[in-house]
Amino acid sequence: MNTKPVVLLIEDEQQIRRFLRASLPDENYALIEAGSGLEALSKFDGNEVDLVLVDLGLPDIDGLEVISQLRKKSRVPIIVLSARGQEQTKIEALDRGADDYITKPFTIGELLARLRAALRRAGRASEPAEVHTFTLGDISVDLEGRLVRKKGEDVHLTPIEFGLLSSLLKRAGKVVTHNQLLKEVWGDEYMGETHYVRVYMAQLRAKLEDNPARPRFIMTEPGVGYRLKLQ
Amino acid sequence: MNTKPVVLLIEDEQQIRRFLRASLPDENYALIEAGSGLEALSKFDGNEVDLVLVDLGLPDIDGLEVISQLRKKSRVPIIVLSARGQEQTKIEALDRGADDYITKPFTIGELLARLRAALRRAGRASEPAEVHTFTLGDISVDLEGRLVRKKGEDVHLTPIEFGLLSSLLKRAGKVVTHNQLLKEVWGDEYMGETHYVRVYMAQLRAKLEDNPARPRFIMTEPGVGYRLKLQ
DNA sequence: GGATTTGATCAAAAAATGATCAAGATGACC
DNA sequence: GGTCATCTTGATCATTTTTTGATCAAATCC
Repeated sequence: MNTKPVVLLIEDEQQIRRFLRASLPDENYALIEAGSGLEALSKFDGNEVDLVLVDLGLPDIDGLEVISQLRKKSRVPIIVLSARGQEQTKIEALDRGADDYITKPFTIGELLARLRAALRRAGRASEPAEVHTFTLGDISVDLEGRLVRKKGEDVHLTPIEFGLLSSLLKRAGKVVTHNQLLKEVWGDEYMGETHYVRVYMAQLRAKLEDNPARPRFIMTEPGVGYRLKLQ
Repeated sequence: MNTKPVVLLIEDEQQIRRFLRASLPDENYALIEAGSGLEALSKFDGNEVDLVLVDLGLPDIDGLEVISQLRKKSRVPIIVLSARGQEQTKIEALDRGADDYITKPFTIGELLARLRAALRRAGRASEPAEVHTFTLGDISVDLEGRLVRKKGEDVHLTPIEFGLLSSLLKRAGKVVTHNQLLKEVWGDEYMGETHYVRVYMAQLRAKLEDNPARPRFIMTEPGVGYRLKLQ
């Protein structure tokens, strides 16, 4: 990516294609265009694409399906172009692995900001993480060594329990939704199985909290997910 | 926009045109006039317009239609000039993407305040990429982490309360109609259930305002909706 | 100025979501 | 093939959130 970043645009509306064709090259991006999902998948394979821009309303296969297909083979940043009011589809796109979305109509400035942010994230993502140990009150967690202690004593966690704890830790302080947890710990195909998360959160609390019924660390956000509270 | 902001006025009443022609240039705005909707659309394409002022009662195509057409290609700030009693039309204009409205007759001071507010919002909106945190007086909101604090203390919001707050926040400073809120937070099929919005705005105010009876942030726009006031 | 609409607030009822327990299923390992 | 820890699943009860209706206040309309 020393040269211009290559953007694959998947869009059937001519108006938007003309708009980007006119503006992106000036901003130092190379543009590849695809008018349909199938064309996009084949062009993706044939080029070194750095970022994908995909419209959700495509003629042949669904834009959502394109995202799923791309995610099967690549971690390329994907930004969704959505029309106003497509809230549900937009969320589904993010669940399938899109990185960001932008609502039409948009200005070139906005788009450029998103492109920069996504490329920056992608660049960073390849670097190894730095911090491996965390402390929460009397609990300490070593992510790399998979070691958890409470009041100095080793606590044994099962793989799923440990997975949940690390997902929460990686976003400590922020809410992590049920589906994010399911995706990261169980895999994409488990999304919707909220009950699993509950059962294991109860187990985690039983092992880590002094009083599981009044948790100090693992907080539930009803209707949304869980949050690891920083003390 | 380093030079004067360019305002496109779409208005058939000579009186108002004369009034603005006389006052806006003194206030450091450049004025382009259009007497009909079609004329406006063509002048918009031919100029670098920074803001649109549109009257709803036009001779040829409807002012509402002009708004829809403009929104298809641009996010330029649009302020509606509405006559007293055109409540329904005014709301429809906001639903179609207008940013604000001002009721005739108005003073030049009122109009200038709206112009400044709209242009300020537009300037901010161009780089919303990774701004997930906002500050309103002693309240801070992290949209990504779903974290709300007031005077440093965590405030717990339910999913609907949080949804309402983010809808307001995303359009901070501009009116959001009841139906826009219902659509975004509850879904299309809830449009018309204004009572829901009221109940939850009361709850939000109870949680966020020092004195819910005299709100500083969550302002009511009677007959229209709500507006998050920037301090 | 009285009637009607619109908005705020409260609280009860209904619905959705979450916690917990425990029985069975699974699968790795000896 | 049996044992063990772990995971899946179902049932039940608790909690939180949402919906709904009632009531009062304020603004707006004849």
